[in-house]
Amino acid sequence: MAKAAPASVWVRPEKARREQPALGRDQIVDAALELLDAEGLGGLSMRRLGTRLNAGATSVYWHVANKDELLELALDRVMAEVTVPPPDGEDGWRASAAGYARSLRTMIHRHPWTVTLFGVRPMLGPNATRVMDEAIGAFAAAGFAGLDLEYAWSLVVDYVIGAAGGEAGWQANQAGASPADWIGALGPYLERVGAERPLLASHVRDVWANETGDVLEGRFAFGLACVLDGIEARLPR
Amino acid sequence: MAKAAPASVWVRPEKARREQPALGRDQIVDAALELLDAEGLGGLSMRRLGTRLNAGATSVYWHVANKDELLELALDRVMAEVTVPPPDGEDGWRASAAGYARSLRTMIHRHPWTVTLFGVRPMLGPNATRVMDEAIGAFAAAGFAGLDLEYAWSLVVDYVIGAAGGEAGWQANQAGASPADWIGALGPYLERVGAERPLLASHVRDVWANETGDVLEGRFAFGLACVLDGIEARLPR
DNA sequence: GAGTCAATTCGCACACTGTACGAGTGCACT
DNA sequence: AGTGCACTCGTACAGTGTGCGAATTGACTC
Repeated sequence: MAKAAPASVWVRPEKARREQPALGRDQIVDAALELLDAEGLGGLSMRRLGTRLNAGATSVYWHVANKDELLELALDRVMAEVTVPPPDGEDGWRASAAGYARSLRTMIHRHPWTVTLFGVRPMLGPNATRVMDEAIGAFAAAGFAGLDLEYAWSLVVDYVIGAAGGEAGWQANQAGASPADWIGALGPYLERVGAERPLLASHVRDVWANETGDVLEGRFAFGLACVLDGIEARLPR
Repeated sequence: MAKAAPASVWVRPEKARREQPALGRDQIVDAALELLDAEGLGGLSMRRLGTRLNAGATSVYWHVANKDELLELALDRVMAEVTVPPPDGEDGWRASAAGYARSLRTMIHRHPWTVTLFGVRPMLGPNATRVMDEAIGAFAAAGFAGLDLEYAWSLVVDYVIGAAGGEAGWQANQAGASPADWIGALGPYLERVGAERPLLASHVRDVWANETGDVLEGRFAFGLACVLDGIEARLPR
């Protein structure tokens, strides 16, 4: 089965000097992120990652146990982009929470593939824990503690993940097709559905058919304001 | 390459009467749902689905174009479980929206695999459109219209998907391990992290370490109340 | 210099995936 | 009896994650 030994030294390629010093977790995660950001979760395969690193397909497995583990590393890496403004002053908590929410949202927009990964396993990396610590600090500054803090904090996180996840998932998988495009392409089917569901049909015509980035912004601003109002009304004391 | 023809009639099995009447979209989606509910997204492969139906591996492809299309069908099927109580009376919209939210949440709990699918492509099936129509009706009954209706409605949906998705994703992939178990298993690592992040550490000790179903309920009730309060404060007029 | 050892890389193999294609089957109709 | 349609399924192909064992390295000791 083995190939015949090379007939002469000249046949065999030269000693294959290692110009890349080695493989390391950081470079691996770097390359994985490039693939993920460019083509989404489906674009990352261990083989493609290997060739991208000028490495053999399975070389990565020395530095990383699993693909899952690699994704965990990538996820924590992008969590570094999330910031929580420190809560200064009286109502500082609200600006802090809002900044946190917006920062998390734009991070999800930058890396839509994260959506599928959130919540699937606990996020334990240094960046994730840093973000959690800071966020908890913001709500603690508002006066929350214990269960109430948990409730308030996770309300914000859940909403942001839901909202940004929807936005990101959409634009990631449809790759440039706007809702308006969809509605155009669906044509007759929507016509038929709309006949039975006039409310839905008119909503589609009024809102979705000319949805722009502004609508996304308005929607998130509205939602975030509602959420923060609700929390504010439940501040302790 | 082809097998030699059977030497005699007796060798060949009898005429293979078709005891199952045929394959149909409904049975296919039924079987797919069983696999999905039992083992999650990873548990559904076309081959396993085929054998489950006493059918060849690729027979499904006559009734369904893609695996994606199959998932779309499955997703719409479970959307049938979601109900929107009709908005009666003065403040009927609030009960209606709350019922919708709770119904959507329990459906996600029953079918955790849906979480990954939401928002990836537009949901156009009959059940999805029915739910949307009814939900829009509830918010319209509250007095909302146009963009405001869109904002209010999607706030509720986004929150529910975020919250229930987190709950479901967790318990689906960890299969029985509670957060407390995790914390126990992580032991020394958490010790080290906690040393640098005392706030986070105390929160973990106080809340997550003895998280029960009650906490999940309380959290969702809190979040939903905040969301609905926020919307109520922005009712038109 | 020669020899040894651990760290690192990588080729091969295995089981499994989605699905294109074409040959086959049975039923209803002419 | 023949023709065509609705349907099924075996085979094949490219691709996946990853276990395993052999090969290559660079740094160290004698």
